[in-house]
Amino acid sequence: MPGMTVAADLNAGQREAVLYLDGPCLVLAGAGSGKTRVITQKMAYLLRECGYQARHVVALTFTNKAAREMSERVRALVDPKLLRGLTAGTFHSLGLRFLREEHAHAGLKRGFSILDATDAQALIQELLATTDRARLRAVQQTISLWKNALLDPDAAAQVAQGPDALEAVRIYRSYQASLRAYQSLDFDDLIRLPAQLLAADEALRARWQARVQYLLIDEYQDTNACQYQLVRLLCGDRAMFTAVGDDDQAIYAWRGATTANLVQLGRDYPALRVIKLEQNYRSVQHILQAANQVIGHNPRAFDKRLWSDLGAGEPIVVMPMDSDLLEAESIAMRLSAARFERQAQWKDFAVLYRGNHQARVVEQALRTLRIPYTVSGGQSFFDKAEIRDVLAWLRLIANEDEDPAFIRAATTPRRGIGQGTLQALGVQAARQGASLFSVASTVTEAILPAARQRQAVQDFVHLIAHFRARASRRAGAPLPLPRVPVQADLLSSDPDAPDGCRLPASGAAPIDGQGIDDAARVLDDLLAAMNYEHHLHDTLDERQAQSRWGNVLELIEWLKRKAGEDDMTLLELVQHVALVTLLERADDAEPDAVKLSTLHASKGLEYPHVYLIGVEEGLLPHRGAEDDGPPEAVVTAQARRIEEERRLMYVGITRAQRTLRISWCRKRRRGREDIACEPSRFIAEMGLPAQAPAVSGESDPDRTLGRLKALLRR
DNA sequence: CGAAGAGTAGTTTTT
DNA sequence: CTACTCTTCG
Repeated sequence: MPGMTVAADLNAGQREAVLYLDGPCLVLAGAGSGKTRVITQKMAYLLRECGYQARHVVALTFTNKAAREMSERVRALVDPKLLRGLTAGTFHSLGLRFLREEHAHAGLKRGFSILDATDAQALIQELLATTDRARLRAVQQTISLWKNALLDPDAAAQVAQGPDALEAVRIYRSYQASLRAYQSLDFDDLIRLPAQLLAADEALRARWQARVQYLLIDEYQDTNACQYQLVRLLCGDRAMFTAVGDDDQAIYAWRGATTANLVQLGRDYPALRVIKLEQNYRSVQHILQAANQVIGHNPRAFDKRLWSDLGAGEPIVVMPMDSDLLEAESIAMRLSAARFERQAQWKDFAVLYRGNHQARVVEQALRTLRIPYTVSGGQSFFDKAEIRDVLAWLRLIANEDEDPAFIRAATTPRRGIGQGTLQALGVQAARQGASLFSVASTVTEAILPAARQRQAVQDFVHLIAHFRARASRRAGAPLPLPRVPVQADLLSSDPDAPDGCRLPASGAAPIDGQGIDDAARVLDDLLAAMNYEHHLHDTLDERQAQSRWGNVLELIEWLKRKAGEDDMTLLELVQHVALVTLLERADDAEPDAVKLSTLHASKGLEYPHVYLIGVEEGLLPHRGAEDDGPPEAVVTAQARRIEEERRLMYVGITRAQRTLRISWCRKRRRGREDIACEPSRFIAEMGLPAQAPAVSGESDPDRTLGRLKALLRR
């Protein structure tokens, strides 16, 4: 019986969190205390027993993967019929959905684009006219932080101090102007803009508040000012929401997130009910003890003490290593041995580290021993050059004003359009205040004297126009339907848009079915017209060309599947792709492989056996730049950074269910030379009893090396 | 215009 | 050590 299963096997705190519906609710859920369970059970409770319709329930997460997991778990609990129209997605995807429907309010055309971090960086680089990588990153980050703090360029100018900050303001201004000209948004805009529009427009707010009747927010400690505003505006005075978070796991301050939002929630909603979950169902006591010890060194707004009844477990092992190379080799061997000894599977093991680059050495060692592994948090599938090449074409088709896409698509593969041509087009575009594409489509002899260049440009424009016509037949062109209040809904994949902006039921049907086939055909023809496979074989050796072409085909297959599944148009698809990371496709096959992951990417996951590597001063905690920021703020800023690093350590420790091995290196190769390292202060903070001498010789470098070499010879 | 070569800089975490 | 950028040559 439905009524029996909800909350049946929950502990007291979890049950209270699920059943509490009298007002706003904050669940402080320690690591491994079942927070996802609370959220999914609460969704089930709302839908099955409280009469909430799915389209009125919105659940927000920070990653696509978390959103997917949430949907899956709810699907297992609730009759699919009751789930139609449910929103379970990231903040960014909700923002995108909002803007798709309300684009007119934002002064955007329907086919606006989204620039990912790489595109945005390229744009800023152009505006900054520098090759200084560090400066570039600094400016991009500064602008992003301003945006997330809801500061426009004028407001930023008020707070900016020093020449660097003033220059950043200048860049911010022209960056925004460029985005507007390209009819493009960056990631931050996807949240900032909806928040701004909702704050400014009462009717809009009322409409969305009627739509969002219950809001659930996961990882609440990672919200920034912007996201908090959005939450407040969506909830309104009714304040029906549940926020779940853990201030000890806040590791995104560098992205503008602030745990102050946890405290602020109590001030903004005095009726807030706070529920703590302190029983851990994940880890043995040795591990929890160490975690509690470490995090105890941080000042905390909410004191929690995790406990578990899973038994003491094995002690944590701390291993000094002579170098990062030996560390990797030792772990590879240790993994082989442990898998055998414990009769475990590869996927029961994870190697966690602070920075992506640390994965390289480990990968090498695992490959040598033929240990299967997967890396998460590294370069995204969508960051690969070949993928970006193809997507540039799609983006240009969706939004011809997006100059970055124009530049990339026009020049790859090579089709006679080079620097000179682009520059001439660019000069003219700047003069007219028009996009490159619009200049290109009306190109004259005055702009491009050489007939060959003109021809190349015209050919390209025709190609794009051809595909645009085909792709937008369903996407944008008026259908023979009665006008509907909000046109964007023709594009919506949500069959249960709120009343008032929904298609007449009779109107939605005709485009079904047909769309699948068309999107697929357009994609195939586009790929052929690009001549991309030929281009790959031309510029690369056979091996690389094969592998890249494989990636392209995978992308195309994925797009086709997506177009079919969600009945999306090509244009929607292209927008959607900008938000999807490699996490989304990691589920295709869950192979039996060791997991390599950054600490950040490991949040929310758990493994029976965890290796936490590179636990050294300078790496974890990572050495921060002591010389930036106003002097008087440095001391506190520095302390905050250490606290965040400590939470990162805490997150790492609490990923482990049964065993945890921590290692640090006496020296580490960095660039061209070795640098000496010391163990992280966090190791001492764990308060472990003196270590027994290491077993089976893996701390003895000579023996380790000898064994490895013996293995390699075979 | 584009491809091949030499030189140079780079390492935090991500939606 | 590698990946990318800038330069030079065809």
